[in-house]
Amino acid sequence: MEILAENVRSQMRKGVLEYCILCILAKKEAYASNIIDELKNANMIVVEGTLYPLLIRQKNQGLLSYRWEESTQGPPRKYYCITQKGRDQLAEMDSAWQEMVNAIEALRK
Amino acid sequence: MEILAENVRSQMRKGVLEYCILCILAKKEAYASNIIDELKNANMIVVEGTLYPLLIRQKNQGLLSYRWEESTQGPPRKYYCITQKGRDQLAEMDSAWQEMVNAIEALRK
DNA sequence: TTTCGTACCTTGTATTGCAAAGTATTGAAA
DNA sequence: TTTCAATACTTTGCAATACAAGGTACGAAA
Repeated sequence: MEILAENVRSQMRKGVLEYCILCILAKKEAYASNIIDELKNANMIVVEGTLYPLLIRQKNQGLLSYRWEESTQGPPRKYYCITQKGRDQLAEMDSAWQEMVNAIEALRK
Repeated sequence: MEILAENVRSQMRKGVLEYCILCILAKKEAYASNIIDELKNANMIVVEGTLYPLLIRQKNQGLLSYRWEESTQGPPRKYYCITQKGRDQLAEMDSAWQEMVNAIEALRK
């Protein structure tokens, strides 16, 4: 992938990543590496330096909570799960996303 | 619309506005007010201070060109139109956008 | 001349995603 | 025991974005 094209994708991702994280955690709790893998599967690659501050931000907003869990291998993991407030926000984002998809479709036709 | 919801939408727009502008100019040339009106119709509100720097940036990248046209009322208008390079970029963005729509759909199901 | 409406442009700010580097814990190899 | 690699979490500095707010320029009407 050329640099230009990658930049286009990177810019488009802005603001959508929060939505993606809530989508993932709405299905089941997960820790950072799980989330990165899920995003990778969906071709929405992010790196740790992007994800961690985002998780912290969403936790501070009350959208997520977390618990520590020991790992059989390596240090303990911070498992995040979505709160009720997070689910409310997710519903809001569903609607915002759908609106944007419709808007683009209207412009593109 | 509450402030929070508006902020969600604003963040999601990041990186998509360039795409919208190319979509609009791919159909016909237009000057800033035309473009703002079209975006407003699609519920993708932007203000002048957002649009002008964006048009200038895209022009400097060779994606757009413009010509001056006298107006019967008020100062002359800068009519922008898309270049071949702009159409190439638009195709790139179509693909990037579709990828993102698919990615979200995969995460959301 | 002054005022109003239209159009274009610039500056400063908050927020975002990212690269890069750092800290900490664990278990296994030397 | 000590060292090392793997895993996980965190922080810092940077470039890019959208926006609010203000400024400049032109022409027509009062």
